[in-house]
Amino acid sequence: MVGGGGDMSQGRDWTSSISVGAVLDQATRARLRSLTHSVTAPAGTRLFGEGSPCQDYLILLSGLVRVQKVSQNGREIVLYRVEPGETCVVTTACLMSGLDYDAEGIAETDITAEALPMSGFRELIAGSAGFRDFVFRAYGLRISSLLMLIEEVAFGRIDQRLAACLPDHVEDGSAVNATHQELAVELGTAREVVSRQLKDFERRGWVRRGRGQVLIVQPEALESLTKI
Amino acid sequence: MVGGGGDMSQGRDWTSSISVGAVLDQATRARLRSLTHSVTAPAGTRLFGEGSPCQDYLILLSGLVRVQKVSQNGREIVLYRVEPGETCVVTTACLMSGLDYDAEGIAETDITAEALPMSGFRELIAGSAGFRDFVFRAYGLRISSLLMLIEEVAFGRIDQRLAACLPDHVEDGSAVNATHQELAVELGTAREVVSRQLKDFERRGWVRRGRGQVLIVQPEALESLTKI
DNA sequence: TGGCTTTTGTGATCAGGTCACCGACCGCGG
DNA sequence: CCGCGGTCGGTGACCTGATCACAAAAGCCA
Repeated sequence: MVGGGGDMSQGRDWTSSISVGAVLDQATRARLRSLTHSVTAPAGTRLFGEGSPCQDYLILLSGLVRVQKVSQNGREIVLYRVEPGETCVVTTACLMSGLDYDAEGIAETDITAEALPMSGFRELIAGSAGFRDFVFRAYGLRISSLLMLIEEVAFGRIDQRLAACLPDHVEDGSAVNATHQELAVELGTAREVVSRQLKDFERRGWVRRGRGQVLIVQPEALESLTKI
Repeated sequence: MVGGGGDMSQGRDWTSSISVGAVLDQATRARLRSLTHSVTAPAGTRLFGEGSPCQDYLILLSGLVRVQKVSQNGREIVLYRVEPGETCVVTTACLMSGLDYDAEGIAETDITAEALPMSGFRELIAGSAGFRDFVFRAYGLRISSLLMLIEEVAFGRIDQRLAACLPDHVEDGSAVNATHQELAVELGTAREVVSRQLKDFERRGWVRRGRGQVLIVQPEALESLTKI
């Protein structure tokens, strides 16, 4: 990866590498760069959560952030993931509404991000139509994904949800490197349920199981299960 | 399906009656009035849903709108309600994200609202800090409520959820005028489940049941159930 | 190798959702 | 007043999924 153009005094121009930059004019991009400061964190870092709200509007440049909720009785569910070019809508939403909902955000990989303080956020929203579009589009996408999650949790079958989830976590070719517990958190269910479903999948020849790993043998079988 | 009338040269100033007006200066309020047109609909009207998306930013002035999702297998769940002074965030979110998620919106009472076309919405967002605050606050509150719904559906016990739901639907003193089916939709569960839970509540002396009605006898018992 | 932790397996039991069907209640026309 | 059709609620049987308790494997490291 080679950075190009822009403000070289601060390293490469990050606004050129992600979607928010594409919709902004040069002046706004420069202003955005001057208002933000870069943030990095190693994999595993807990970025926010449990009464330590994030005070900035974060734009993720590289890496992956998992946002999840832990219930009183210890069960967990992944709410969504933030990918490069995206923002963590929920934290800013909570900031702006006054309520604070404590989900926790965890860096799944090493990450780099740009942090835009609330004051700068307000300035750009006021001054740039492109930035407004970016922000509203982000809100819209996130709300859509949360609604789909509600539908899945309320009405979905666990075997179909697991079958749909596995291909999303393939790492090289056909291997899913995750423990049953981690897959359970992904779906908001219990570890035993995942173990039993996977055993059933193996019995049907759809997957093979190893410690901390699931090999997908018949991806088309998993896919067809989700279409019943 | 929906009646409405154009300019607001006569009638009282609706922007003075709800929270959005309170944060806007006089010029913006005037502009808002000139950009919107009023809309009315009788109770029971299906305002949007199933591939008939609402194209405007709707601000509800009076009445109550229920937004719900119907699953393939016929079960339903109430996502949220829009109260006077609020807006239906989801429809606009979907408009702006390009995705369309078909929830349906139903007027639970006769309603009056003001419809602001997308072009006017963009103009006000660009020009008014107060309007921006109103919009972002609305987003934030709705996202918070959706997150809480996810948590409830994923981890909540049905008896606790029903006990918490009943007091929210009291009409005069202690009567909840709703069928078991309606209560089931409220929680995203099945009618039989509600029937059995209510029977159990009655056995404990917490409620009495009648056709299409539940009388709350010991509200404090219901409330304490939610705190276990 | 032996102990330790982490991961997975499994039976028992409970909560909740699905299905089938029936009976009670309501409004309404005769 | 009766009967009739439609809505609403009750209930047993059965299935899925969650919880609990505990055991067996698999890796880790001294």
